[in-house]
Amino acid sequence: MLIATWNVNSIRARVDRVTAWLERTGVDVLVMQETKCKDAQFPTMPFEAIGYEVVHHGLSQWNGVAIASRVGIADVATSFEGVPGWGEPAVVEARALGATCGGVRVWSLYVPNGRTLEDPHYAYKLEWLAALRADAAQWSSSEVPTALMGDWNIAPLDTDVWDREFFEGATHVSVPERDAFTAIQETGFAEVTREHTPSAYTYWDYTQLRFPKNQGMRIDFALGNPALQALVTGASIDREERKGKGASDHVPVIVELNTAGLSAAGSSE
DNA sequence: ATGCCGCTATCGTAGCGA
Repeated sequence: MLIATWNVNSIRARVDRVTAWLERTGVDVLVMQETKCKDAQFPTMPFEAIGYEVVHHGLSQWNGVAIASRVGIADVATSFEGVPGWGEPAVVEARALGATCGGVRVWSLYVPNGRTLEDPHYAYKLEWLAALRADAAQWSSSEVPTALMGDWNIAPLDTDVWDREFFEGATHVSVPERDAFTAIQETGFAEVTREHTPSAYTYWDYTQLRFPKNQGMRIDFALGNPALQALVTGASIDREERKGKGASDHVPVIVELNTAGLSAAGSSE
């Protein structure tokens, strides 16, 4: 079974490209971020036409998360326990969507950007990650293979950005953000893509010829609990999807699972 | 080659992204 994560940067602008990619790659479960639409605006039909069910959680033109699956979708959750809201009054944004697909629990996560180290959005980002850590600690020991996938907006290593000096004093590389990412892994969730793709970016800014110059960042990851880790046979980053007209600024990150021995333990029945 | 910002809402311009 193939599961993947992709920040699509507007599903309405990208739906043809995304569905063509699903057909071409045969990915079974795709979790998406930044759909940038409300539920009623999500283009469900193109997915259904190629055999995928879709669940979407979107409240406005910002954020928005979705899951497309051709192996079933059950037990959908539109947030995790303790997640903080944003704004005054605080409102929980559409940044998390969980579902069980083919016996695997998947989460589509869009971690807050943070904007700048001084911005209230940065504190929000750290609170959001701390809340996720508390939930991850509960999920880690589950026998259900569980994957936390998405746009983490954190570059864990200096080599995950094209120029560490360029990012000095910026978000994504700060110690508190990296510590928050590490803290989630300390619950037992391990990042499962890096060992298969040791040096690769998942994002390139649209400006400044960043892609042709390969000046990117690695900020999209898949974390798995021990039950999921036992199934991983490979991973890849589809750099080709950054090419051409109409590309998102992020590319898909794919995880290959051996689910042949997976029983009904992960199903909702 | 991979090519000089793109998406949203809205209709000139602003917010957001990283």
